[in-house]
Amino acid sequence: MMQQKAQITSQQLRKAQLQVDRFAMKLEQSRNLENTIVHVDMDAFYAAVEMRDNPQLKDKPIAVGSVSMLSTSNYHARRFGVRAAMPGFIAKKLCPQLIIVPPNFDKYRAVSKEVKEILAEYDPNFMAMSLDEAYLNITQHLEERQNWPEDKRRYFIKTRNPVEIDLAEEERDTLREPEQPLSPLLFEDSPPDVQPSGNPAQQNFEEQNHPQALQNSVVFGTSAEEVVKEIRFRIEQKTTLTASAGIAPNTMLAKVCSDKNKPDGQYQILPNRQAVMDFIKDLPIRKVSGIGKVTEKMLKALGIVTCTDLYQQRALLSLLFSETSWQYFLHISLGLGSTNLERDGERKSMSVERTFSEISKAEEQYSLCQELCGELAQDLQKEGLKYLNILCIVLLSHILNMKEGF
DNA sequence: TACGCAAAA
DNA sequence: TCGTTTTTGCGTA
Repeated sequence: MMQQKAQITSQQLRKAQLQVDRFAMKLEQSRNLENTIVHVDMDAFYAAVEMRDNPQLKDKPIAVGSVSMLSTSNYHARRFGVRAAMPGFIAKKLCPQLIIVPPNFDKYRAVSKEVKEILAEYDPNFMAMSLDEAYLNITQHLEERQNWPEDKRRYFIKTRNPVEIDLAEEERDTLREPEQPLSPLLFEDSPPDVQPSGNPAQQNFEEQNHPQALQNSVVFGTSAEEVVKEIRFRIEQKTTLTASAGIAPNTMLAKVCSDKNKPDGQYQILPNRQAVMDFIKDLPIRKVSGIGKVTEKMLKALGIVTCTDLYQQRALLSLLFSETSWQYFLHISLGLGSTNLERDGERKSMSVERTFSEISKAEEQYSLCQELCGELAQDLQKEGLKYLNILCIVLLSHILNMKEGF
């Protein structure tokens, strides 16, 4: 094979540098720090719901999913290396005591709805990314909130019924088995309680004057941090589940932030350029939504691991990648991201698929196809047929063509 | 415009 | 860093 003459000359690099920097300058000038974006993420959502509704599962390693795929694991199970998007049978090897609970999507949808009702109060146009994740733009809310009286920011603490606690504990005691590990423990300690504890700004517990009425109430402040504490507080009161959150001037940063103090924590990047840059500096690019394992590998091959690396190699990247790609990279390396949440268009496609073993005769393949088509047709039916029906017809004709091939 | 690949949940 | 499923967006041809 002849060697590909794909050398990049220092000439080219210098030229690219100028071009990229001109673009970076533009981006910098249009940096927008006016918005307060929040990313809310329920902690180990499916697993948490299952544990809440079945105390037997408390303090046991559990995962929600099937033998072939897990969608979530609780923090107990994570200590064994059991994580979301891992096949159940692998997880069982890592943690033989793992309890795999089949998913109850209807239930998760119901809980998700409860959470969404709260979120909507802070941003009626919030964007739900899945059942357990959402972005909010609380800029407006913050504005209005500044002159809210304390009473409008006061919430009463619903303490758990002591009888319930007793029952739960009794149950736990009687069910306690000589459990425990004969399998690799990856982390010894329990999930960090990263609560920036102490008395959060204005957690006023009125005692003296109003012994009964106001005793168990909390007043939240008017800052973004307080708003998000309030949101998380309300979520926990309403659902007995905890959420983590990130606060930042754009969605890209907010998403990374929500992961920082997980579980049951929050983190804010203050809305000034320096704070953003400090946060970005050592951030591994892999943490950014949109950078997956393949992109990570490609960039790693160029010695790029952190956002600082990404910025430093911007000229080279502009020569190696497509325009959309290098501009996306540049956005990340400058800590830029989307500052508004609108647009939630209609669905663009619908599909069904199944993985099956290699041994599979032509006839079986055909009938499987037919089965999948049936399922897809049903899905289409459910969600208002509209023009999607046309797809169904196209699909059927495809199948007929396939049959010819067999 | 179809198709494959990457990514996210 | 495989394994599964669904949806989306990008790049290539």
